[in-house]
Formats: sequence, structure tokens, C-alpha cells
Amino acid sequence: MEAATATPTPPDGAAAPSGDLADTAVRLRLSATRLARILRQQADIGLTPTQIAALATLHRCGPIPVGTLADEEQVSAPTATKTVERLHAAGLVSRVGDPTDRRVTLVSITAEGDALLADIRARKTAWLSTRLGELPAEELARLTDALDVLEHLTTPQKDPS
Amino acid sequence: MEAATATPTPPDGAAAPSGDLADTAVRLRLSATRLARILRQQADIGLTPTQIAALATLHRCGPIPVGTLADEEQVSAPTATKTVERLHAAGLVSRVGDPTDRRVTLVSITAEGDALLADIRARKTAWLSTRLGELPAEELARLTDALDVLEHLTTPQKDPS
DNA sequence: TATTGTTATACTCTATAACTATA
DNA sequence: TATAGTTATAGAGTATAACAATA
Repeated sequence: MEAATATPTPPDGAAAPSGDLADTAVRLRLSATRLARILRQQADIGLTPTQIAALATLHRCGPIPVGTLADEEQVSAPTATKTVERLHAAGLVSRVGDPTDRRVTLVSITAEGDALLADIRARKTAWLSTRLGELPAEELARLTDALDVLEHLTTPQKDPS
Repeated sequence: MEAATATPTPPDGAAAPSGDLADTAVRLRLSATRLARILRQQADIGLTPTQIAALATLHRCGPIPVGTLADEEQVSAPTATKTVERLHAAGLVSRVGDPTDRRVTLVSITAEGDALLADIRARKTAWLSTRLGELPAEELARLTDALDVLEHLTTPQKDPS
């Protein structure tokens, strides 16, 4: 049902009327920022956003060195060290030395960490699911249709490092 | 109910079961959080996100008491006081006593604050506009089609005040 | 007495610089 | 010498509790 009725902008050379793009950008920026803020407020379980994010990365990436965690989270090494300390004190992660390189400390999520993370995610998702369920079916369909674009937008196509 | 993950998504957009809702919620949550984080990193002008947010509220709401700013930003009164102090030290806001109630300090944005805020917004929008311009026209159209739904989602339908 | 704002105190988040241990 | 991680130091963000001034 979706149609390419909007401005047929060739992605290569021809410039689109930047007014449209800018307008879309403003609206999307506002919505995304607002939604993220609302979602953030939805998850007060005693963990800070920093700790939740680190936990999620450890869940996703398995046992990784502290430095890799820092890279993933885009924070400094000392910040990663401190975050790991706190998560460790809470029993949510464990730290094991790497046998092949004894400078490295491998960090991994514990069963407790996994459980807590699942709980946090469930709360956030539950709230959002409720909101989505309140939408008219037609609006929900349009939102679903655009999800892959949003994901495309937030996935690093090329990492300039 | 652990293993309800691999949901075969129905091809048409008709009457989605709640498993789909949860799936949509997860994807939307991730995208929104990521996009907000990227956008946040895009605006390093020496001001912190807290300060930018306060500045934006002062721009929007005009001269308001410190307590009102705290309410708007959903922070404590001492936090609002400190933020105003820093913005004031930077020349971005001004503080004037309310003649009708001398307990009240009215805070307002200065011309410098307005200019800086506009600059910050322009940068964020510019970055996102570029990204949007890189999208295939068809994807951009679908995203545009879903914008009003996103806005609908992040606008308080019923304000419990 | 109730309200507005500030100060006092304490903790987390964050970065840079300096240091230790290992490679 | 280079790298992984930690410790040292410093400043912002945050909250609760205690206080001052005003209503």
C-alpha cells in the first residue's frame, strides 16, 4: 500500500528541495529524542542508564575485554573500569583474566545480570507495546513499514575511524 | 514464556497479533534510543545535554521561576538552581526577581542563549538531513509517512496534571 | 505555617593524565 | 616500546535534607 508518491529524489546527484528534508529531520529528531527520554524514565530498577547499556552490551557481545566494552559504549577506559566495578559489586557481571594475554580482563554477564536485563527490557517493551496497541491499525501499519528505514538510519554504514 | 522470539511476520499489514506488537516495540525502542544517542553526540558545543535542555525550555516557556523550570525538566529544585547558575555564568540566561512575589526568581534566556540554541539545533538538523538525503527515495517516503504516527506516540494524549 | 529558592552533603558519570603489569 | 587496565584527580549531574526569606 505504500507508494513512492513523495518527491522522487534520485539518491545520487540531483539535490532534493532541502526544505522538505530539513522539515522531516526536525520532526524525526524531536520524536526520537522524546521517545528515548520517555523510555528511559520507564526503567527505574536501581540501575543507571550507563549500567544498563553496559549490561546490554555484555549480554550481546559475550565475554569481552574492558577496552572493547569501552569502545562499544564509546566511553573512556576508566569509565568502563568503574562501570564494571559497580556491576561486579552488584553481582551482575564477572571478571576473568585472559590466559593467553595476562594484561586482559574478560568481562561477562552473570545469570543474575541476564535476568535483570530481561526484566528491564520487558518493562520498557511492555509500556511501548501498550502504546502501540492503542494506535489505530492503519497508523501502526505505517509505523511498522518505516521501522527498517529507522534501523537503516541508525546502523553505521561506514565507520570512519 | 521464554522462547517466543522467532515470530514469522505476516506479509500483509492486517490485524497483528500481540507477538508482533512486542517485536515492533523492541525494534522501535532500539532505534529511537540509538538515534537519540547519536543526535546527542552531534551537538558538542561546550554545553552539556542538561544545559541544552534547560536552555530550550527557557526559550520555549519564556521567563519562568526556577521551580517551574525544575518541573518542566523533571529535575529537583537544587539541580535547576545549579544549572541556571552555570548558564548564567556563561551569559546564556538572566535572573530577575519577581516584583509580585519576592521569593521567586524569574529566569529567562538571553540573546546569546537564543543564538547558541539556534546554532545547536541547526547542527543536529543538518546532520540528520544529510543522512536522510542519503536514503533511497522509497525509504525516505516510508519514513515520512510514519512521522505523524511517531509524533502521535510521543504526544501526551491525556495529561495527568 | 506553607512555599520558593539556596546551601550542604553525598553519590554517579565522565574525561585526561599518570601509573602498573604484561607483551 | 607499545598495550591493557587501573588509579588519581577534577568537574558536571543528580538527589535528599537542612536552611533562609517571603507569603
